[in-house]
Amino acid sequence: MGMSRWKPDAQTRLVQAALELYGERGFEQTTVAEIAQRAGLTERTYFRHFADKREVLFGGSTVFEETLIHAIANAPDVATPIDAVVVGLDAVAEAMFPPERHDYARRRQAAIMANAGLQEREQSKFASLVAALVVALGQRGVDEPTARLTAEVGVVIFKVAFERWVDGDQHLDLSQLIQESLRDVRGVTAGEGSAVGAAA
Amino acid sequence: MGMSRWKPDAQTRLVQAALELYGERGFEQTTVAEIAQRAGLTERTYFRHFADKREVLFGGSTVFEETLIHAIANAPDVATPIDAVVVGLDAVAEAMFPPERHDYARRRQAAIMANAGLQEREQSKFASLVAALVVALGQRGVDEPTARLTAEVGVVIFKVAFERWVDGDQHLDLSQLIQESLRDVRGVTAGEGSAVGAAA
DNA sequence: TACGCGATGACAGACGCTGACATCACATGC
DNA sequence: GCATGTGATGTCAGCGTCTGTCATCGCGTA
Repeated sequence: MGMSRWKPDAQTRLVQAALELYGERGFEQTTVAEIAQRAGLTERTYFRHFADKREVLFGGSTVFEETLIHAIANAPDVATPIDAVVVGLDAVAEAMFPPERHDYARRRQAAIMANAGLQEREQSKFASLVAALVVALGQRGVDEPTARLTAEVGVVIFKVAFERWVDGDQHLDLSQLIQESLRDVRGVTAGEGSAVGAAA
Repeated sequence: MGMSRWKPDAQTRLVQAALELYGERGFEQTTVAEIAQRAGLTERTYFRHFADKREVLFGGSTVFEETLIHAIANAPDVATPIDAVVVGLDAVAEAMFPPERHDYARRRQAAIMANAGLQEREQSKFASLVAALVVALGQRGVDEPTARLTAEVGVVIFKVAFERWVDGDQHLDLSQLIQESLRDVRGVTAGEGSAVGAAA
């Protein structure tokens, strides 16, 4: 029977409350105290779960990173660096961004796109991802300069694919969009003196 | 004698003071009030010159952007998108990062690398650069997806080259490092139908 | 001489974030 | 059972960031 002293899933409630309020009034017009109150908690407790006002929208980033790194470590030895990264991105797409999550992702992205500070944090997460990718590639024996550039390109591929996924219909498959994004990047950098290829 | 009511170059003094203090005590251990005081001003006046505590280290970003966009608009019509971007980056390198500035760049970069919040802002500036590049490439007739990816890759090229320039000896030429970085990126994405494909 | 402008100062206040200490259901060991 | 410890939360005080508002006053201009 024992109603526990506190309702469970405080963290989840905070995320939910924040997403609602950011959607209703916008990020800047929302105070942390309000988020906490809607979640049935106090401001102080909010800061025990999240480092700052922005971080509440980026809780999944560590799972993202771990999934990616793990998949890259297990990629076939014969895979080129960029292909290994894409394998990892596919694993993330499957594990974290199934069709059911499309709507949540849309609301979250809408909040981020409406505020410069949140975009800043998102950029920061991508940069952290690059750093993790460099380590993962290094463990595959990839030399540092190649690892760095492969990591950066890999993140670009994901950014573009994710953007298309969020903006598009929910039936689109993120893994497939990642493949398309990879092809596009190859097209961009292919030319020795490549003839532009203005076509879409 | 016309001692003006205020000393000139308030903005420059604020940047100088901030760079000194961030170097001496670190970013977080420095208050805006202290920066303003060292510059002979008040905290309120600091915020009239810079939007927030971080922005004092990123004043050059608009000049950077304008120089880049202008050079791209004037690049030869036959240049591929990525080559046009590199032409722009060379223009920036020449205009904003001559050898004399190497030491300033080093101190600034040291401050940024020592604080997550400042790195966040730097990432944000690069993202803004991507957006500007997309517009500039669009005006050259480049289609959107290609423009986006070219812009992202172009920024990666600059990031890597700039990093090498800052970390290296001052006699290194940034333009030259940009060319090397471009070659490296082409190497990374070169693979055509490279095997693997283990992906789902 | 009067007037407006522009850069700055002074002050109050909201909000983000942190440290320190108190509370109390629950688990654990005796 | 009973004492004790633990973990998540609440409460309170306080610093620092950032903004709105009004006052100051040298300078250019009519």
